[in-house]
Amino acid sequence: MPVAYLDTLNPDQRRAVEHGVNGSAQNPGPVLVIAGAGSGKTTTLAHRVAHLIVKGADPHRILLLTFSRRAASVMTHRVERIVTAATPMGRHRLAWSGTFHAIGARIVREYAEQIGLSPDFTIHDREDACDLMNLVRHELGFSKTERRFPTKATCLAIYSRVVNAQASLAAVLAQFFPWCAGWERELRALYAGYVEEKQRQNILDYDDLLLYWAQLMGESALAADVSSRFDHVLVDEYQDTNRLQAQILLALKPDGSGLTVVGDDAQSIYSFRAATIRNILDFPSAFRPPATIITLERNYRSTKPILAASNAVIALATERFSKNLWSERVSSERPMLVTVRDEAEQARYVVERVLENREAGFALKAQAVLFRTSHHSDVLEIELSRRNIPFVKFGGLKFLEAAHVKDLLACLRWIENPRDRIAGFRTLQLLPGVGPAVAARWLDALAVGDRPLVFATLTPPAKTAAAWAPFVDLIHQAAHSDWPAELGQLRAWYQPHLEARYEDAAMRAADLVSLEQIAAEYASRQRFLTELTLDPPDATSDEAGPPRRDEDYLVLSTIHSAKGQEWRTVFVINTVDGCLPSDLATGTSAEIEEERRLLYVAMTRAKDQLEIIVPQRFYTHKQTKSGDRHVYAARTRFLPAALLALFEARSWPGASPKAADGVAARPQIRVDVGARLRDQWR
DNA sequence: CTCGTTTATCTTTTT
DNA sequence: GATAAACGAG
Repeated sequence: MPVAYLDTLNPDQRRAVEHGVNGSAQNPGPVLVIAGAGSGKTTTLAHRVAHLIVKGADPHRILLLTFSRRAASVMTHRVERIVTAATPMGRHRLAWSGTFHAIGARIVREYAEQIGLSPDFTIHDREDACDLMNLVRHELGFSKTERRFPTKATCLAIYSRVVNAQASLAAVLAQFFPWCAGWERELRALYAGYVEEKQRQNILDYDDLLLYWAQLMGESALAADVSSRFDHVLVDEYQDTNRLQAQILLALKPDGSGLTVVGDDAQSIYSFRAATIRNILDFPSAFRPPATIITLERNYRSTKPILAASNAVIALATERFSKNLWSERVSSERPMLVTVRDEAEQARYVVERVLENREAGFALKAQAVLFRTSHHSDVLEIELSRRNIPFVKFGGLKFLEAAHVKDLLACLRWIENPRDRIAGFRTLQLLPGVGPAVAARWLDALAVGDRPLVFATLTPPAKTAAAWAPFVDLIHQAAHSDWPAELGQLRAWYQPHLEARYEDAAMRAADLVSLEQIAAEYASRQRFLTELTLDPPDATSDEAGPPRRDEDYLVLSTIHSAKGQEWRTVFVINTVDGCLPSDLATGTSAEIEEERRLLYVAMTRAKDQLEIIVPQRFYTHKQTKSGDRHVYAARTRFLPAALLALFEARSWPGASPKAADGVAARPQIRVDVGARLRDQWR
């Protein structure tokens, strides 16, 4: 009996989908799918999951691990659509689909008691983890050392890498943080204190979600129990997983049966999070017999000229799985290499082109502007606002990082988990007249006694008196209120404090209203806090507010956040040395290679039009309005002269026309723009 | 001890 | 140019 949904696939995709599933017999060995950019990776994975279900697999016994929450929901919906079309009778909702971290949170909570955790633990995001690290750093006296001790953020970064890469502290220091190598002993003490403190406070950080899961899988009885719940385990974006994640995966399916991993080594861009392409390279040989490898090379997304340029960029990489994408999408349009005078011209150029495209019938949503770091779009954002062009920005500052949102969430977390000292510390200091010292004293008292009883014994300072009673009422009531009514009470209580603390209280209050709307979608406070920490909403509403779903808007995104997406037209801005590669990432050749892959990822997002923009000069900030201090930038080193034939050169008014071919027109010097931009503050 | 002011520091990417 | 440590007034 022919199965119609398989007919839409090409032969390679079909092999990947049908691997190990013949008739109703399902005992597939491990399979690695190397899926090039635009090769229908999502389609293939979704079809494989759907095919398994259609052929009798239980959707509650399938584990689908994705890189982001968004990818998980896209995948879930597609699987459902395919299955429903094929077998209209039943509903086939995937029960276990999400990121490693989200699934980890679920499993660890479920098995909490067996591994000595209380199941109502709260989860710290990176900033909370930083705060706690800072606290321990102070307690151990490391904030007052003669030579300056690494900052809290550095301390956390080192810790995180040690955990995620499963490497020794010494090795991590030597390889990635050589300037901190002299502090090994102190750091070890710091981390010991940090871990102890987390446990005392019933807190898990991001890394713990993986670490505890891995530990759980290290106990054979528990591991067997967890593993037995899943017949099939599928992992997306495997090139961006780290050693700890690979360890969990192998513990779930030691013999590889039912295991599918999908990825593309050429798109590995998360090594700063300890991701290693060794995972994908070593995957086949981890099993006896080795895993089957299926490569998807046909690209459905981009036109031939765009693909030719992208392939040329990645061909210069020093090491890679060789794989050549091909496309049948003919086009006479080569990608554009546009030279503009400076960032302001770049913004004007992009706006102009975006509007031209819209006139020609491309929706704004079909176009995207991509960049290496979040602030690269600053100038463009101003120009877009000025011209009234709606846009949404992905990446960069998150909703949860805004102080007022953190205030409210800290209250909630403290109610949820009274032992969470970071949450309590922040909450108490919302009261006027309460600073770090009083807050710390009270938290010490609260740590040893029953909360309501201790509250009764506390004597607030004179300045706090007026605010005290409502606060105590709030804390007591909230614990017994229904969700999400509780958040409403909390917001009402917070309102006067918000007005006292911030000039722009009205705008911030609007954020909190939307927070409450989001909260209404969740069944409980615990679910809300967990999901929000693991999947923060993208934008703050401080610009025109997030456009409504039916509205048209231009997409601005960091290249990292653009992963897995595609647009008809893609503009890559600030494609100069110092921006891409980022001057912060030119330390080792491995870092430079990753920057090269970033450009490759950006370019391969484009379907029909690709424009690479190179501003020639960068003005330094902090000078008089008529000032003309600027530095020259060179086209990114990833587009050497030999590749220029693959592009159509263009210069926008103001750029010297000769400079269009870059190197030839200008002196052969390479300027470290980033370093200069930093120097201006010295 | 809090809270406003001054001074120093470091700027990536994200679950 | 934003933010955290350091400082100083009340």
